[in-house]
Amino acid sequence: MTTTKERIAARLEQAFSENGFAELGIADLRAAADVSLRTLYKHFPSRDAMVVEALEHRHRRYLAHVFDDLPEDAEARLEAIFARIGSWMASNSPAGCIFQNALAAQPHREELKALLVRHKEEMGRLLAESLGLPGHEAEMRQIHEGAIQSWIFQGEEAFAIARSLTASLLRSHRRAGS
Amino acid sequence: MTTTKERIAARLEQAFSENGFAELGIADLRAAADVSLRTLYKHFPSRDAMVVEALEHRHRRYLAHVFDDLPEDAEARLEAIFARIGSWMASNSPAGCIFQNALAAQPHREELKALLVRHKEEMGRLLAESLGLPGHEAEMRQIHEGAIQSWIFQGEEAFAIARSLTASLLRSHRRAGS
DNA sequence: GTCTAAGTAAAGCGATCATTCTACTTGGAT
DNA sequence: ATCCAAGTAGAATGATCGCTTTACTTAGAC
Repeated sequence: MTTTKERIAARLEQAFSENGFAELGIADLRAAADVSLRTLYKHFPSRDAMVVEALEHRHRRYLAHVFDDLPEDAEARLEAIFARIGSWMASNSPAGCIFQNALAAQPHREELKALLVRHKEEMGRLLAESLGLPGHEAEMRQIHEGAIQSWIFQGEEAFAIARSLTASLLRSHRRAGS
Repeated sequence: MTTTKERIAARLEQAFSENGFAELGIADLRAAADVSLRTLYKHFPSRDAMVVEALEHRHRRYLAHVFDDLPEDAEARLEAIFARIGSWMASNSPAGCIFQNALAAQPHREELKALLVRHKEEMGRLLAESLGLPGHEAEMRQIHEGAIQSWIFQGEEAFAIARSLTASLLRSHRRAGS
Protein backbone atom coordinates (compact mmCIF):
# COMPACT_ATOMS: atom_id res chain seq x y z
CA MET A 1 0.00 0.00 0.00
CA THR A 2 1.38 3.38 -0.97
CA THR A 3 -0.08 6.35 0.78
CA THR A 4 -1.21 9.49 -1.01
CA LYS A 5 1.73 11.35 0.45
CA GLU A 6 4.24 8.82 -0.91
CA ARG A 7 2.64 8.89 -4.33
CA ILE A 8 2.87 12.69 -4.40
CA ALA A 9 6.46 12.64 -3.13
CA ALA A 10 7.44 10.27 -5.94
CA ARG A 11 5.95 12.59 -8.55
CA LEU A 12 7.52 15.67 -6.99
CA GLU A 13 10.87 13.92 -7.02
CA GLN A 14 10.54 13.27 -10.72
CA ALA A 15 9.40 16.81 -11.49
CA PHE A 16 12.30 18.37 -9.58
CA SER A 17 14.72 15.93 -11.15
CA GLU A 18 13.70 16.92 -14.66
CA ASN A 19 13.32 20.66 -14.21
CA GLY A 20 15.47 21.66 -11.28
CA PHE A 21 14.34 23.49 -8.16
CA ALA A 22 14.18 27.05 -9.38
CA GLU A 23 11.84 26.96 -12.33
CA LEU A 24 9.00 24.94 -10.88
CA GLY A 25 6.22 26.91 -9.22
CA ILE A 26 3.48 25.53 -7.03
CA ALA A 27 1.15 25.34 -10.02
CA ASP A 28 3.64 23.13 -11.86
CA LEU A 29 4.19 20.94 -8.81
CA ARG A 30 0.46 20.54 -8.34
CA ALA A 31 0.07 19.48 -11.95
CA ALA A 32 2.99 17.04 -11.69
CA ALA A 33 1.57 15.54 -8.52
CA ASP A 34 -1.85 15.30 -10.17
CA VAL A 35 -3.76 16.36 -7.08
CA SER A 36 -5.65 19.44 -6.03
CA LEU A 37 -3.88 22.38 -4.44
CA ARG A 38 -5.65 21.70 -1.17
CA THR A 39 -4.48 18.09 -1.03
CA LEU A 40 -0.94 19.08 -1.90
CA TYR A 41 -0.78 21.55 0.98
CA LYS A 42 -2.46 19.10 3.30
CA HIS A 43 0.48 16.69 3.02
CA PHE A 44 3.25 19.26 2.55
CA PRO A 45 2.81 22.48 4.48
CA SER A 46 5.03 24.55 2.18
CA ARG A 47 7.05 24.44 -1.00
CA ASP A 48 10.20 24.04 1.08
CA ALA A 49 8.72 20.92 2.67
CA MET A 50 7.97 19.53 -0.80
CA VAL A 51 11.65 19.89 -1.67
CA VAL A 52 12.73 18.10 1.50
CA GLU A 53 10.31 15.21 1.05
CA ALA A 54 11.30 14.81 -2.59
CA LEU A 55 14.94 14.51 -1.53
CA GLU A 56 14.12 11.99 1.19
CA HIS A 57 12.22 9.93 -1.33
CA ARG A 58 15.10 10.16 -3.76
CA HIS A 59 17.60 9.05 -1.14
CA ARG A 60 15.69 5.85 -0.36
CA ARG A 61 15.09 5.07 -4.00
CA TYR A 62 18.71 5.63 -5.09
CA LEU A 63 20.20 3.48 -2.33
CA ALA A 64 17.81 0.65 -3.16
CA HIS A 65 18.61 0.91 -6.87
CA VAL A 66 22.37 0.77 -6.37
CA PHE A 67 22.79 -1.63 -3.46
CA ASP A 68 19.88 -4.05 -3.33
CA ASP A 69 20.64 -7.65 -4.32
CA LEU A 70 24.22 -7.14 -5.47
CA PRO A 71 26.09 -10.21 -6.79
CA GLU A 72 28.34 -12.08 -4.33
CA ASP A 73 31.46 -12.11 -6.48
CA ALA A 74 33.70 -9.10 -5.85
CA GLU A 75 34.52 -8.33 -9.47
CA ALA A 76 30.92 -8.69 -10.59
CA ARG A 77 29.96 -6.37 -7.75
CA LEU A 78 32.24 -3.59 -8.98
CA GLU A 79 30.82 -4.00 -12.48
CA ALA A 80 27.25 -4.05 -11.23
CA ILE A 81 27.54 -1.00 -9.00
CA PHE A 82 28.80 1.36 -11.68
CA ALA A 83 26.47 -0.12 -14.27
CA ARG A 84 23.56 0.58 -11.95
CA ILE A 85 24.71 4.12 -11.24
CA GLY A 86 25.02 4.64 -14.99
CA SER A 87 21.54 3.37 -15.70
CA TRP A 88 20.17 5.54 -12.88
CA MET A 89 21.72 8.66 -14.31
CA ALA A 90 20.48 7.84 -17.79
CA SER A 91 16.89 7.33 -16.75
CA ASN A 92 16.51 9.41 -13.58
CA SER A 93 18.94 12.31 -13.57
CA PRO A 94 18.94 14.27 -16.80
CA ALA A 95 20.14 17.35 -14.89
CA GLY A 96 22.65 15.77 -12.51
CA CYS A 97 22.55 15.08 -8.78
CA ILE A 98 19.37 16.55 -7.35
CA PHE A 99 20.87 16.99 -3.89
CA GLN A 100 23.49 19.29 -5.38
CA ASN A 101 20.83 20.98 -7.49
CA ALA A 102 18.53 21.57 -4.53
CA LEU A 103 21.32 23.15 -2.52
CA ALA A 104 22.43 25.17 -5.53
CA ALA A 105 18.97 26.74 -5.67
CA GLN A 106 18.96 27.65 -1.96
CA PRO A 107 22.59 27.64 -0.80
CA HIS A 108 21.81 29.17 2.59
CA ARG A 109 19.34 26.48 3.69
CA GLU A 110 21.27 24.41 6.22
CA GLU A 111 18.55 21.78 6.12
CA LEU A 112 19.36 21.03 2.48
CA LYS A 113 23.07 21.01 3.11
CA ALA A 114 22.55 18.49 5.92
CA LEU A 115 20.54 16.26 3.57
CA LEU A 116 23.29 16.48 0.95
CA VAL A 117 26.02 15.62 3.43
CA ARG A 118 24.06 12.70 4.88
CA HIS A 119 23.33 11.35 1.41
CA LYS A 120 26.92 11.59 0.22
CA GLU A 121 28.36 10.15 3.41
CA GLU A 122 26.04 7.18 3.26
CA MET A 123 26.99 6.64 -0.37
CA GLY A 124 30.70 6.64 0.50
CA ARG A 125 30.11 4.29 3.41
CA LEU A 126 28.04 1.80 1.42
CA LEU A 127 30.37 1.90 -1.57
CA ALA A 128 33.46 1.21 0.55
CA GLU A 129 31.61 -1.53 2.42
CA SER A 130 30.21 -3.23 -0.68
CA LEU A 131 33.57 -3.20 -2.42
CA GLY A 132 35.63 -4.38 0.54
CA LEU A 133 37.48 -1.10 0.93
CA PRO A 134 37.33 -0.27 4.64
CA GLY A 135 38.98 3.04 5.44
CA HIS A 136 38.49 4.34 1.89
CA GLU A 137 35.08 5.93 2.34
CA ALA A 138 36.35 9.39 1.37
CA GLU A 139 38.02 8.16 -1.81
CA MET A 140 34.89 6.28 -2.91
CA ARG A 141 32.73 9.29 -2.10
CA GLN A 142 34.92 11.39 -4.33
CA ILE A 143 35.11 8.92 -7.20
CA HIS A 144 31.33 8.59 -7.04
CA GLU A 145 30.94 12.35 -7.02
CA GLY A 146 33.28 12.82 -9.95
CA ALA A 147 31.42 10.22 -11.97
CA ILE A 148 27.89 11.51 -11.48
CA GLN A 149 28.80 15.17 -11.83
CA SER A 150 30.78 14.47 -15.00
CA TRP A 151 27.82 12.62 -16.44
CA ILE A 152 26.34 15.79 -17.91
CA PHE A 153 29.34 16.55 -20.10
CA GLN A 154 31.13 13.21 -20.21
CA GLY A 155 28.26 10.74 -20.67
CA GLU A 156 28.75 6.97 -20.23
CA GLU A 157 32.51 7.29 -20.28
CA ALA A 158 32.35 8.77 -16.79
CA PHE A 159 31.48 5.37 -15.33
CA ALA A 160 34.23 3.52 -17.15
CA ILE A 161 36.71 6.00 -15.70
CA ALA A 162 35.20 5.67 -12.22
CA ARG A 163 35.46 1.88 -12.48
CA SER A 164 39.11 2.05 -13.45
CA LEU A 165 39.93 4.54 -10.67
CA THR A 166 38.20 2.20 -8.20
CA ALA A 167 40.02 -0.84 -9.57
CA SER A 168 43.37 0.85 -9.05
CA LEU A 169 42.32 1.78 -5.52
CA LEU A 170 41.42 -1.90 -4.92
CA ARG A 171 44.79 -3.06 -6.22
CA SER A 172 46.77 -0.74 -3.98
CA HIS A 173 44.54 -1.60 -1.02
CA ARG A 174 45.18 -5.32 -1.48
CA ARG A 175 48.88 -4.74 -1.94
CA ALA A 176 49.02 -2.73 1.29
CA GLY A 177 46.77 -5.17 3.15
CA SER A 178 48.63 -8.38 2.29
CA MET B 1 41.42 50.35 -17.40
CA THR B 2 38.37 48.39 -16.43
CA THR B 3 35.13 49.31 -18.08
CA THR B 4 31.88 49.80 -16.20
CA LYS B 5 30.58 46.58 -17.70
CA GLU B 6 33.55 44.57 -16.45
CA ARG B 7 33.26 46.04 -12.99
CA ILE B 8 29.57 45.12 -12.86
CA ALA B 9 30.26 41.63 -14.22
CA ALA B 10 32.83 41.02 -11.48
CA ARG B 11 30.33 42.00 -8.80
CA LEU B 12 27.57 39.93 -10.35
CA GLU B 13 29.92 36.95 -10.44
CA GLN B 14 30.57 37.32 -6.74
CA ALA B 15 26.91 37.76 -5.88
CA PHE B 16 25.86 34.66 -7.83
CA SER B 17 28.75 32.71 -6.38
CA GLU B 18 27.68 33.45 -2.82
CA ASN B 19 23.93 33.15 -3.19
CA GLY B 20 23.27 30.91 -6.15
CA PHE B 21 21.18 31.75 -9.19
CA ALA B 22 17.68 31.22 -7.91
CA GLU B 23 17.41 33.49 -4.90
CA LEU B 24 18.83 36.68 -6.34
CA GLY B 25 16.35 39.05 -7.91
CA ILE B 26 17.13 42.06 -10.05
CA ALA B 27 16.93 44.30 -6.99
CA ASP B 28 19.62 42.24 -5.25
CA LEU B 29 21.80 42.18 -8.33
CA ARG B 30 21.49 45.91 -8.73
CA ALA B 31 22.54 46.42 -5.11
CA ALA B 32 25.47 44.01 -5.50
CA ALA B 33 26.61 45.76 -8.67
CA ASP B 34 26.24 49.13 -6.91
CA VAL B 35 24.79 50.88 -9.92
CA SER B 36 21.37 52.17 -10.86
CA LEU B 37 18.80 49.91 -12.46
CA ARG B 38 19.05 51.88 -15.65
CA THR B 39 22.82 51.42 -15.90
CA LEU B 40 22.53 47.72 -15.14
CA TYR B 41 20.07 47.19 -18.00
CA LYS B 42 22.13 49.36 -20.29
CA HIS B 43 25.04 46.90 -20.14
CA PHE B 44 23.04 43.69 -19.70
CA PRO B 45 19.76 43.55 -21.57
CA SER B 46 18.18 40.94 -19.31
CA ARG B 47 18.72 38.91 -16.16
CA ASP B 48 19.65 35.92 -18.33
CA ALA B 49 22.41 37.99 -19.94
CA MET B 50 23.71 38.92 -16.48
CA VAL B 51 24.06 35.22 -15.69
CA VAL B 52 25.95 34.54 -18.92
CA GLU B 53 28.34 37.45 -18.46
CA ALA B 54 29.00 36.47 -14.85
CA LEU B 55 29.95 32.97 -16.03
CA GLU B 56 32.20 34.30 -18.78
CA HIS B 57 33.94 36.50 -16.25
CA ARG B 58 34.31 33.56 -13.87
CA HIS B 59 35.79 31.38 -16.59
CA ARG B 60 38.55 33.86 -17.38
CA ARG B 61 39.31 34.52 -13.76
CA TYR B 62 39.47 30.83 -12.78
CA LEU B 63 41.78 29.83 -15.61
CA ALA B 64 44.14 32.68 -14.77
CA HIS B 65 44.13 31.76 -11.09
CA VAL B 66 44.94 28.11 -11.70
CA PHE B 67 47.29 28.20 -14.68
CA ASP B 68 49.13 31.52 -14.78
CA ASP B 69 52.84 31.42 -13.90
CA LEU B 70 53.04 27.79 -12.84
CA PRO B 71 56.43 26.47 -11.66
CA GLU B 72 58.61 24.69 -14.22
CA ASP B 73 59.28 21.58 -12.18
CA ALA B 74 56.70 18.82 -12.81
CA GLU B 75 56.20 17.79 -9.20
CA ALA B 76 55.92 21.36 -7.98
CA ARG B 77 53.41 21.95 -10.73
CA LEU B 78 51.11 19.17 -9.49
CA GLU B 79 51.35 20.56 -5.96
CA ALA B 80 50.71 24.11 -7.10
CA ILE B 81 47.70 23.29 -9.26
CA PHE B 82 45.68 21.57 -6.57
CA ALA B 83 46.79 24.08 -3.95
CA ARG B 84 45.49 26.86 -6.17
CA ILE B 85 42.22 25.09 -6.83
CA GLY B 86 41.85 24.59 -3.08
CA SER B 87 42.49 28.22 -2.30
CA TRP B 88 40.05 29.24 -5.02
CA MET B 89 37.27 27.11 -3.57
CA ALA B 90 37.94 28.39 -0.07
CA SER B 91 37.76 32.04 -1.03
CA ASN B 92 35.56 32.10 -4.13
CA SER B 93 33.15 29.17 -4.16
CA PRO B 94 31.31 28.74 -0.88
CA ALA B 95 28.45 27.03 -2.76
CA GLY B 96 30.42 24.93 -5.24
CA CYS B 97 30.96 25.23 -8.98
CA ILE B 98 28.91 28.13 -10.29
CA PHE B 99 28.66 26.63 -13.77
CA GLN B 100 26.92 23.60 -12.31
CA ASN B 101 24.82 25.86 -10.10
CA ALA B 102 23.75 28.08 -12.98
CA LEU B 103 22.65 25.08 -15.04
CA ALA B 104 20.95 23.56 -12.01
CA ALA B 105 18.77 26.66 -11.75
CA GLN B 106 17.79 26.58 -15.44
CA PRO B 107 18.44 23.04 -16.70
CA HIS B 108 16.70 23.60 -20.03
CA ARG B 109 18.85 26.54 -21.12
CA GLU B 110 21.18 25.10 -23.72
CA GLU B 111 23.27 28.24 -23.61
CA LEU B 112 24.25 27.52 -20.02
CA LYS B 113 24.94 23.89 -20.75
CA ALA B 114 27.25 24.94 -23.58
CA LEU B 115 29.12 27.27 -21.25
CA LEU B 116 29.48 24.47 -18.69
CA VAL B 117 30.77 22.00 -21.28
CA ARG B 118 33.23 24.49 -22.72
CA HIS B 119 34.50 25.39 -19.26
CA LYS B 120 34.98 21.78 -18.17
CA GLU B 121 36.58 20.72 -21.42
CA GLU B 122 39.06 23.54 -21.27
CA MET B 123 39.88 22.62 -17.69
CA GLY B 124 40.53 18.99 -18.67
CA ARG B 125 42.63 20.07 -21.61
CA LEU B 126 44.76 22.53 -19.63
CA LEU B 127 45.18 20.15 -16.69
CA ALA B 128 46.35 17.30 -18.93
CA GLU B 129 48.66 19.65 -20.81
CA SER B 130 50.15 21.27 -17.71
CA LEU B 131 50.80 17.92 -16.06
CA GLY B 132 52.25 16.20 -19.10
CA LEU B 133 49.35 13.78 -19.49
CA PRO B 134 48.41 13.86 -23.17
CA GLY B 135 45.44 11.64 -23.92
CA HIS B 136 44.18 11.80 -20.34
CA GLU B 137 41.98 14.87 -20.66
CA ALA B 138 38.84 12.97 -19.64
CA GLU B 139 40.43 11.50 -16.53
CA MET B 140 41.74 14.87 -15.40
CA ARG B 141 38.35 16.46 -16.08
CA GLN B 142 36.75 13.87 -13.85
CA ILE B 143 39.30 14.09 -11.04
CA HIS B 144 38.92 17.86 -11.10
CA GLU B 145 35.16 17.56 -11.03
CA GLY B 146 35.21 15.09 -8.15
CA ALA B 147 37.47 17.35 -6.14
CA ILE B 148 35.55 20.59 -6.51
CA GLN B 149 32.13 19.02 -6.11
CA SER B 150 33.26 17.12 -3.01
CA TRP B 151 34.58 20.33 -1.52
CA ILE B 152 31.24 21.19 0.08
CA PHE B 153 31.10 18.03 2.19
CA GLN B 154 34.72 16.90 2.16
CA GLY B 155 36.62 20.15 2.66
CA GLU B 156 40.39 20.39 2.11
CA GLU B 157 40.78 16.62 2.06
CA ALA B 158 39.20 16.59 -1.40
CA PHE B 159 42.34 18.12 -2.91
CA ALA B 160 44.72 15.72 -1.21
CA ILE B 161 42.69 12.85 -2.67
CA ALA B 162 42.66 14.47 -6.10
CA ARG B 163 46.41 14.92 -5.95
CA SER B 164 46.96 11.27 -5.10
CA LEU B 165 44.59 10.08 -7.83
CA THR B 166 46.50 12.27 -10.30
CA ALA B 167 49.87 11.01 -9.03
CA SER B 168 48.80 7.42 -9.63
CA LEU B 169 47.61 8.37 -13.10
CA LEU B 170 51.03 9.92 -13.75
CA ARG B 171 52.84 6.82 -12.59
CA SER B 172 50.87 4.50 -14.84
CA HIS B 173 51.22 6.92 -17.75
CA ARG B 174 55.00 6.98 -17.38
CA ARG B 175 55.11 3.21 -17.04
CA ALA B 176 53.06 2.79 -20.24
CA GLY B 177 55.01 5.49 -22.06
CA SER B 178 58.49 4.14 -21.36
C1' DG C 1 28.77 77.86 -23.23
C1' DT C 2 26.42 74.14 -24.89
C1' DC C 3 25.84 69.42 -26.26
C1' DT C 4 26.24 64.66 -25.39
C1' DA C 5 27.10 60.31 -23.19
C1' DA C 6 26.71 58.09 -18.99
C1' DG C 7 25.32 58.06 -14.77
C1' DT C 8 21.51 58.32 -10.37
C1' DA C 9 16.93 57.67 -8.02
C1' DA C 10 12.67 55.88 -7.99
C1' DA C 11 7.81 55.27 -9.61
C1' DG C 12 4.97 52.31 -12.42
C1' DC C 13 3.85 48.02 -15.34
C1' DG C 14 1.57 43.69 -15.88
C1' DA C 15 2.58 39.10 -14.71
C1' DT C 16 3.49 35.62 -11.60
C1' DC C 17 4.48 33.96 -6.98
C1' DA C 18 3.24 30.98 -2.66
C1' DT C 19 -0.46 30.45 0.10
C1' DT C 20 -5.29 30.47 1.90
C1' DC C 21 -10.04 30.00 1.48
C1' DT C 22 -14.80 28.85 -0.15
C1' DA C 23 -17.91 25.61 -2.01
C1' DC C 24 -18.79 21.13 -3.48
C1' DT C 25 -18.21 15.70 -4.08
C1' DT C 26 -17.30 11.06 -2.75
C1' DG C 27 -16.55 6.56 -0.48
C1' DG C 28 -16.56 3.94 3.35
C1' DA C 29 -17.43 3.24 8.80
C1' DT C 30 -20.81 3.42 12.36
C1' DA D 1 -29.22 6.94 7.06
C1' DT D 2 -25.73 9.79 8.32
C1' DC D 3 -21.30 11.40 9.28
C1' DC D 4 -16.65 12.28 8.44
C1' DA D 5 -12.25 12.17 6.35
C1' DA D 6 -10.22 13.02 2.08
C1' DG D 7 -10.60 14.37 -2.12
C1' DT D 8 -11.84 18.08 -6.27
C1' DA D 9 -11.93 22.86 -8.65
C1' DG D 10 -10.68 27.21 -8.58
C1' DA D 11 -11.22 32.16 -6.82
C1' DA D 12 -8.85 35.57 -3.91
C1' DT D 13 -4.85 37.67 -1.58
C1' DG D 14 -0.98 40.37 -1.03
C1' DA D 15 3.77 40.20 -2.08
C1' DT D 16 7.30 40.01 -5.32
C1' DC D 17 9.01 39.41 -9.99
C1' DG D 18 11.63 41.28 -14.27
C1' DC D 19 11.60 45.18 -16.76
C1' DT D 20 10.47 50.04 -18.54
C1' DT D 21 10.08 54.71 -17.98
C1' DT D 22 10.36 59.50 -16.32
C1' DA D 23 12.96 63.16 -14.46
C1' DC D 24 17.22 64.81 -13.06
C1' DT D 25 22.64 65.24 -12.55
C1' DT D 26 27.31 65.30 -13.96
C1' DA D 27 31.73 65.43 -16.41
C1' DG D 28 34.23 66.13 -20.30
C1' DA D 29 34.48 67.44 -25.87
C1' DC D 30 34.07 70.87 -29.13
